[in-house]
Amino acid sequence: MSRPAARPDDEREFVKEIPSKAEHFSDWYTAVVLKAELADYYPVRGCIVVRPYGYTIWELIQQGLDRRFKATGHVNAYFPLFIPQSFFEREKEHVEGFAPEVAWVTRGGGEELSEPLAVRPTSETAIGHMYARWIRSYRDLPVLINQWCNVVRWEKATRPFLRTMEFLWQEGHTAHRTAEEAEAEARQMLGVYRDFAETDAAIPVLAGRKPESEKFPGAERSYTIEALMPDGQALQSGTSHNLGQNFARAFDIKFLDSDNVEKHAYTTSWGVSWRLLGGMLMVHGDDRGLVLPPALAPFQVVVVPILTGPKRDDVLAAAREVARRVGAVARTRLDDRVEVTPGWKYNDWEMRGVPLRLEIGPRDLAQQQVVLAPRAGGGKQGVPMSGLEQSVPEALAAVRRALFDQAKMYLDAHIVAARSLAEVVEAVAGRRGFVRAVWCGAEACEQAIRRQSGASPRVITEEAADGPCVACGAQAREVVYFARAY
RNA sequence: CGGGGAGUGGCGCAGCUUGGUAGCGCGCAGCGUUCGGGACGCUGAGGCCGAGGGUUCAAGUCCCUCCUCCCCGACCA
Repeated sequence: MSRPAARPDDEREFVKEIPSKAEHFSDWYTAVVLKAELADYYPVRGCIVVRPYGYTIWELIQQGLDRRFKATGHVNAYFPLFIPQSFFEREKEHVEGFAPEVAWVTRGGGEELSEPLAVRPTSETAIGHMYARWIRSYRDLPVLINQWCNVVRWEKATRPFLRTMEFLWQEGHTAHRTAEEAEAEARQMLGVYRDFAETDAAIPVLAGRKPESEKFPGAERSYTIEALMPDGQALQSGTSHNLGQNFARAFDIKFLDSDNVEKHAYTTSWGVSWRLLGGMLMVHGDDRGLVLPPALAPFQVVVVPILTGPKRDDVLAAAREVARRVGAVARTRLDDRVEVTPGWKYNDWEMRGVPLRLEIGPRDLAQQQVVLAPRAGGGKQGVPMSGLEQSVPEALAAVRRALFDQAKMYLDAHIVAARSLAEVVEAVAGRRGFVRAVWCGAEACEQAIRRQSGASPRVITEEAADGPCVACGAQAREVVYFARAY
């Protein structure tokens, strides 16, 4: 990415406002979230207020995902925030997995409740209960429902978007006639997540199956997309679970099949939270602030008129006209404020991550051009005013491509192959990213690697395994990627 | 949850050791000059010093409790 000729004074001032991403990553993250007005703190631990600019990004994430959910046959519904304790305890692994982080309501209206209500940490149980009422026949299947909602998990350490006590997400819950259908659904949604992450968010991911120990509590198989953050840690960015018949048995989700035999349904669940937003900030941002992929940028284009000289009014009129025309092909904002200078606006919009800036001044007006300044992937260039309907979308596409390519190069460069346990330990210690290994998949081997390296197995891909297990030396069955994780 | 750090106008900080009228920079408001990478001048507004208790003639400053945030670790689909 090219940066304009910088003057030392400005650089120093800038660094004062936003810490270096490379040197103070955590501080950098917090600073950009606050300064770009994505979110703010609230006096309850672990809770954030999502401000309009941040919420608009979330809405764009919602739209991108929702469009894909609808295209794959899903519909939206809404289930309640409160879950009776008794529901919650029906699935053994589920209750054990979530017990430590569930918030309970025990009083209401001034009286002790006869049965405590869980504030949902996820809704498999509530939805399972309802599916049992709704499903009678194989003709009722599949049920393909998604809900957009909030959930609460009593986390010990929190960070804006990445781990908050209350967070927004979507959770899809489906019920199927056969195991094969459920498995296909879980895999399909993993594919949807991958497509969204890589296309709209421009984040390359490793996609695959979760090892046993990392499965969702109560799931038969869990799938995940894992992204690599600049500090070398993995971020689980979306998960999809094949729940088999576990929840159907726990909640009596049964149907009469065409052979007149009553059977338990097969269910799935899958979710993406606003954590993905946090991941996107970390992956693409730089020392100047945010860099938003065009698909998820509240403003894809900002038009900055240079209001000076005798042609001032003409420049403003031209800028308005450009903003109007570009507004037809991209989300566009005209920044015609007179109280701040153009340079201030450049820095401000760069900090907020706007992918493309158009500058129009008296010189441009004379040449019937605008200066096009992409936030990433190239330097400023003048383009003819007449062709903006083509050049702007092209420039936005180039920004997306540059962001993805840059992140992909980083990901590829930070996958270290390890052929022994010692190499796994060494690679993890270097915080270089993912450590690729082959293993036999045995629990003992996994635990050994975990203990000695401090890293967890993030994802098992479908690559063919070759050679001996890094832990025990037996014939390896799978390719697994280890990393420290968020 | 353990270790460490912090909370003082909107933001960033000083003041606390040694108690005695709350300061600086930026920002903000008005006016004027400016405007192609964070402009400048003049004038001005704005703070029960995170909360509660205690010591004292007197607390931003000393003591106790609590809350929130940050960093490292542990924990965590």
